[in-house]
Amino acid sequence: MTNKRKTKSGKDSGRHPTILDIAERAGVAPMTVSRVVNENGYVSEAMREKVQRAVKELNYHPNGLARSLKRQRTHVVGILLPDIANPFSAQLISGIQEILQMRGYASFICTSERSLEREQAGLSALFDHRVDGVVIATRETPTGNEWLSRLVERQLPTVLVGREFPHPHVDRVTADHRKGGYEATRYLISTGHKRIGFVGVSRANGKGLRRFQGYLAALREHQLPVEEELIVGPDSTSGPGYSTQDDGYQGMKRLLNQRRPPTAVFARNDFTAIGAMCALHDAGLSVPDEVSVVGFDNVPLSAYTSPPLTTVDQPTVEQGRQAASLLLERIEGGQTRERKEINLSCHLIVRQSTGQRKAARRQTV
Amino acid sequence: MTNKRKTKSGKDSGRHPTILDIAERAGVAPMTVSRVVNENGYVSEAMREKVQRAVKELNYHPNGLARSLKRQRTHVVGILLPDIANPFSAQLISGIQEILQMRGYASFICTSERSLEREQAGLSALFDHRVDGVVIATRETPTGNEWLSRLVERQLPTVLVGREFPHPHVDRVTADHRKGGYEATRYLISTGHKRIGFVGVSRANGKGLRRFQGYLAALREHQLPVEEELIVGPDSTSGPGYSTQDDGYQGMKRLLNQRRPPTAVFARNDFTAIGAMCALHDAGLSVPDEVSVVGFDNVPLSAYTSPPLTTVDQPTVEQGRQAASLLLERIEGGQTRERKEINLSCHLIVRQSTGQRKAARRQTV
DNA sequence: CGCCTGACTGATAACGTTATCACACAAATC
DNA sequence: GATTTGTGTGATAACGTTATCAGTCAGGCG
Repeated sequence: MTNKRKTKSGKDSGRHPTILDIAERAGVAPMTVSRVVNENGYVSEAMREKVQRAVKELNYHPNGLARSLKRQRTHVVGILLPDIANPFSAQLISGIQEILQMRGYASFICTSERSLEREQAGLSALFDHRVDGVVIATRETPTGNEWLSRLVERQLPTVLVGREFPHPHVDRVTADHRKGGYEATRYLISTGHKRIGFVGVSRANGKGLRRFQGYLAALREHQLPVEEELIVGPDSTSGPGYSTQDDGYQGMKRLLNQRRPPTAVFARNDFTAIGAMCALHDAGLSVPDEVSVVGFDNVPLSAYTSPPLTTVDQPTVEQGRQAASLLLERIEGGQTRERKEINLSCHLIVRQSTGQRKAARRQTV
Repeated sequence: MTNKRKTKSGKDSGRHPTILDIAERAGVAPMTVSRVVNENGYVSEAMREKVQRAVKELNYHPNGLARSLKRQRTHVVGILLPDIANPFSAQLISGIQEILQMRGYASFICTSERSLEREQAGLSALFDHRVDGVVIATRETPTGNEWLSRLVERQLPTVLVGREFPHPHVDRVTADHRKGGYEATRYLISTGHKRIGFVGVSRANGKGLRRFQGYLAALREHQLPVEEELIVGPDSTSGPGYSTQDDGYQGMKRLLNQRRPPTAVFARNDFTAIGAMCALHDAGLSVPDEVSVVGFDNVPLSAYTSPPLTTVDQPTVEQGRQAASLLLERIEGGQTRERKEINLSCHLIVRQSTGQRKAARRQTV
């Protein structure tokens, strides 16, 4: 009784106290403690107070592992992303967590870092820890899809972001990149450009890139030739990944070295666009007077480049919100529901990196 | 026997198979399955094969919850970050995961999104799920520290990044921001600048910002006055947060509106610097001819701005690696070890946003 | 008075693993 | 032949919860 900080057991600050420790200290049954902690079932006021005091005194935190094991629900959802450095990822997470938090779910984020191996390891970790569902936003790959099948077969609620996988139990949220790419390209055409380059796509993954398809469609529709030499991207092996400032810079350099460089370029994303603008700057060419540049994604920074970047806005946070909502529907409502697909629209934001095509620059170089 | 896909039990693709299902199908005891799955203890070749076949056939994945509960180890570490949009966060994660992955640990990332409430919720979630340890990289706050105390008292292995908390069981990794700030400022002084602004610090949190202290120290050391009006930052209430492009833009505007604007500015971070450059550009001022700008962090993008940004490099990935290593030492070696503090050095990267101070611009407005 | 209902409490048995002990058998050792 | 050693296998009891069932005790009702 003389020592206030230590209990008689003497291991006060040692291992975690369990529900039994609380029960003992409060002089009640473990079940009663459980009821108080979870606020369900009948508990008399007197008991409740005794228990709550003990909880405070021992600084008790319920063991989530045991709870989840027993309840067969973790109240955790997994988020699988290609990469965390990307503002896209950040905004998506933000949207997802906004919804999850309201509904009492935590999230477990894994990144594939562009490696299939790590993607699988991540997915496996999520699965092993029995998350209640997953949001997957990595790029599509054959092996990835195979893995996905197995998860889905296990009835794991799944929502995909920006990726296709037709299965009655898998929802999908995406933005209409194709239309966005189309609009951007059409805008360049409408301002007089006829030679429009695309920076940031490699031969290998152009097929799966919807914004690129939009670019192609716009050219075709306006009877402009698709010239292979105007399409430049990272040199193969960088995997199913993104495209960065550096790819933009290198790509633009290559375009400028050609006999007839383009008067406008559509960059795969804003970072690629920034790299391209940097290359133009280094080459002494003015944006937009001599070359117009369009990006994609409308990252926060794009409004602050010089000149501010014309780009395509993609409602990323909203995609996150929608994905989370759909996932919770599946988790709490069961897998019986019809598959849903949400396609949000992108829209062009015209800033100052694009302009009317001027008289061709002196071809005499 | 006619139906190949469904087992006789008929609930093949239903709930998760357990170790008992495998044991039954392979005709062995659960314990033997456990031994095969975990590759420990003696198991004969024949048994091993039977079990492995059953594992494949039923697509068995051990339940991580049960395993962690029993083993009293989750092999998961928590990472608490202020924000995910930041390249700093991304690089830190990358470094942490590089090490963790090698050692067979997964990670659980939480973000505080600059809200104390969410920071605590995140920490709580990590704690409840009994992560084996945490890396904390959020900004220091009094309430945060109080929470931290409780975790540490519970013997949770903890490593802090860039944040102070003197406790014998808590390691710390950081970069020498103060020195970095000092070097950057000294460099500006050495190129002839005498009125050097600081963008991105609010009166409230300047105290805790080491790079800012470095700035102050350099001024003092060179007998330059610290002028309050040259120090601008986000207007208070934005919390214990960062500073963004927008703060940089607004801050720079305010500096330019003064009677005697600075000839050089040191921005709290690269994004702030980019915002500041944008404001200068809008005002028709040339960087670096009329105003020099220095950033901090050396984010990948900083090499691609126009002009490329002079900045201070902070070895972020390495901080992640070190933090992870220290944490694993604590997790696997116990809490007895001496507290370690690792202080990595920053260094100035001179690009093209800074230059010799030119003759004062025409004072005649 | 007997019976029911509602408020409250506790014992018991899971959830899916694995540590530990116990046993069985063969080969090697004394 | 008895003991040890090494290899292989299984039964049992946890890990920390909570769902479920089985009470107990008032008080209200017929």
